[in-house]
Amino acid sequence: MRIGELASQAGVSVRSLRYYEERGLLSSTRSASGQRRYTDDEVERVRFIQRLYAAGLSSRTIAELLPCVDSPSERNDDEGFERLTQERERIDRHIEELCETREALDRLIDANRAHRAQLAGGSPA
Amino acid sequence: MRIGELASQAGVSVRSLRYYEERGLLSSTRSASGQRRYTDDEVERVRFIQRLYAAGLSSRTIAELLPCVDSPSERNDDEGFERLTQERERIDRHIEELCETREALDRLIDANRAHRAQLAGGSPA
DNA sequence: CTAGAACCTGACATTGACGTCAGAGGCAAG
DNA sequence: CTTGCCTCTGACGTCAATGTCAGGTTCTAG
Repeated sequence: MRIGELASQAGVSVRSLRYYEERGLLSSTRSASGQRRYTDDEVERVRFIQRLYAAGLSSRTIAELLPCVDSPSERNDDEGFERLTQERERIDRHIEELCETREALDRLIDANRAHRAQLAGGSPA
Repeated sequence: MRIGELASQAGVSVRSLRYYEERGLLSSTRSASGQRRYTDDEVERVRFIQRLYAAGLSSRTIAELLPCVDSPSERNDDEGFERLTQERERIDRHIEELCETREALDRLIDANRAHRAQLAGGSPA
């Protein structure tokens, strides 16, 4: 499949795919004329990359742990494995923090709702 | 308290505090000579702003919902309240996604650990 | 009074993941 | 063979939060 097809299937821009390749996150074979060709598997790979971006990882970090994804057995890639566990912990802490923030917002929402209800009740219609 | 003091208490840079003021997230009184003065309350406010930044809100969005924080009763600020609930939902979805990503990483970690254990067992010492 | 720290404004620099444009070539349909 | 869409490389633009620097004022300690 060509780059436009992969882009639409994975839901990213063509620009992003070229950027991923530049950053070493994605590889492609080239046709005789130099156009990138991808296998169906790459769709999932791109979605996974997107997922990692959404979790706050940088392209550099993603590049470091992808070998661990591609060949968990090849050689025991200590660097990648370290990164993998580090990022797992980071995400864990981030979730914790987000939950606290969500609670703070919930309290604010409740407080505001109470005041609004009061106003509505105080001067109806 | 002056800006340097607030910065160190809240754990942010002086530059950031000036930026927050510029963006309407923080206000200050000025001394006769024009230096910013803050009350103790501002420490908590700055920490809360940081929390919102960490949750992925932009300064613009934060500015839109802060009125709702400052005066939940004043006038029923529909704009701010809307923003508040929107961001609450966004954070909720983000947490969901992060949890899924964490699970994906856990599976990867397990797979890698298994392979590493195998290697260790297969050729010991 | 004076040195040095802290403050002021204003402006330019940075970083990352892209968007966008230019100029050129590739490919399927008519 | 042409039309039109897709692709290529390379380069510059963007945006947001913040770093950093310059040139000047203010405050504090001795």
